[in-house]
Amino acid sequence: MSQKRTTPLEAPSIRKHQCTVDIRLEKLGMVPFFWNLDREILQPINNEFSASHFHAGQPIYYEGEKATMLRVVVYGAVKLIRQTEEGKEIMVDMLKPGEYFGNLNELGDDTYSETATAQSDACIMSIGNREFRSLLNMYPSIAVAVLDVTTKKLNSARQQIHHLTTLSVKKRIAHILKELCGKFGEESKVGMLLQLPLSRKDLADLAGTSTETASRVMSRFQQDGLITSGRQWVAITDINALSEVVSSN
Amino acid sequence: MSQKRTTPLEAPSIRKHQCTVDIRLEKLGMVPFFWNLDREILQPINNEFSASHFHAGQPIYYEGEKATMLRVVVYGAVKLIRQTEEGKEIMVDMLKPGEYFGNLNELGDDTYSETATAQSDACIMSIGNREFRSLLNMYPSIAVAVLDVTTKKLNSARQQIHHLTTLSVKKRIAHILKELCGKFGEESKVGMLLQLPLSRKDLADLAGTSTETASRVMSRFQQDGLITSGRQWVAITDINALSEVVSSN
DNA sequence: CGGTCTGTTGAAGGATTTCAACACTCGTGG
DNA sequence: CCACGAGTGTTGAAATCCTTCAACAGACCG
Repeated sequence: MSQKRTTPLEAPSIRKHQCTVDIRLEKLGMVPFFWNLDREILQPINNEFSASHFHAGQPIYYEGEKATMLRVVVYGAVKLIRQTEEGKEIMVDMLKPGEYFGNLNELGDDTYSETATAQSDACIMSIGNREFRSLLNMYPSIAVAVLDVTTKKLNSARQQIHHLTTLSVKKRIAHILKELCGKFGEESKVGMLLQLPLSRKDLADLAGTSTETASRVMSRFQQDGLITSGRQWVAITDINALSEVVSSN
Repeated sequence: MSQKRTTPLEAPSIRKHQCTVDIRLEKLGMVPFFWNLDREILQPINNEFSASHFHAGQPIYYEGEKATMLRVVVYGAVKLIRQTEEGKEIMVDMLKPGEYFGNLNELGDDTYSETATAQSDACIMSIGNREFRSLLNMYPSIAVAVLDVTTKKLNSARQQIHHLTTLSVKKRIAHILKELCGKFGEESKVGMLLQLPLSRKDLADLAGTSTETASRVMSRFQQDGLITSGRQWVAITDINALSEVVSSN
């Protein structure tokens, strides 16, 4: 039985981050939207965006607000949260650099359907919907790239629905751990460490279950040697065994 | 207590449907992708598509097959089905004219993630992924239109996830009935009749529950006068009451 | 008019939630 | 540097929602 230890996560604000124009340009080129674009095209696009810094825990926008901006994570992690009717907060997604959030559509009466908060210190680039739409019309390759990213998100949302309707909690959590491992996993002494603060509540939200059930499942996984975990952190030690959990009996 | 009656659904094959070139052109212009396009542009686009007819129940493609085509429903209804690991079939979506399905992405090693079958007699237009990608690059406005449709689907998928993780079966079914009413509802003597064959199994699949539970919930709704229903058909008689069910205590 | 598919309902069993109490970790301030 | 307190994680037991199994009833098809 593996005992818990103090968090192995890197303190996110240790890495100093400065959004100079050059770094912004470089980051922008790394965003899937803007792959394959020449620097001469990237430059005017860059000018349309404005960058903002957020401290860990700071809100970026609120659910229900008028949705006027499209945003891209440049640095740090962003958490998307929805409210239930009873006012409980449910985490619905965790974003890492390169991912977009906010509102893509031309502004009408749309409002944000979730609250976004900086999970760690973060740098976010923003552009107005209208301005982004002109970019799309001006550079078809951007429109196609955005479509591809959106289609991928749609497919993964559909898979998640399928899992919610057909798999047990145990299998859903195993699958979510695998996904998070691919997205946030980094090699470390304790196995593939998920480089983000991740509580039992967060996992429970993603799996559509209660904190207690998530805790029980995680305890079991730890007993069986599939993971190592402590307060707000999880490391995967046996990803093949996790896969087996998902596809077993 | 309202008694069941024989189906009030229109037999789908009664309306005779002929896909002449002119009708194809007209239908194509009605697809959200191709709104706002001039007839001169529509003509060459039309030539890239080929139309096929399917009889009710006939499969269009199978889950796992190499995904080479993008398709659009011109006439009729299409049912998308996924398999569970144990081989049970789960209906995941019902499409009506104007909606797209199949694969949007450039063909790589992608396979269809669901099986598509014609729910009624149907006319489907198809285009190869590669050809569709050239259209996107050639006409940016199409790319933007496709992006908008996809974004809407994504938002609705996310809402569905939120419901699956936070609402009871009763509320989920009430919400699904409302959605279907907006999509397939037509005025009739028995109330807003959902113009498609819809079994308890179908509803159960959409709500992520069992046929029996769906049946119990529907019986209750019928008792309470919210719906009228029989074998493979449902009519909503009190949509406000359904809304209240979703948002109540 | 019989057979098959779909829908209904009851009862038992199971998975998950909820309530509750306690343990552990981490940051903060003495 | 240590101790405290708040937040987070764990675990047990009772309650609940839902599934599963089973039997039967009603609707549609030929």
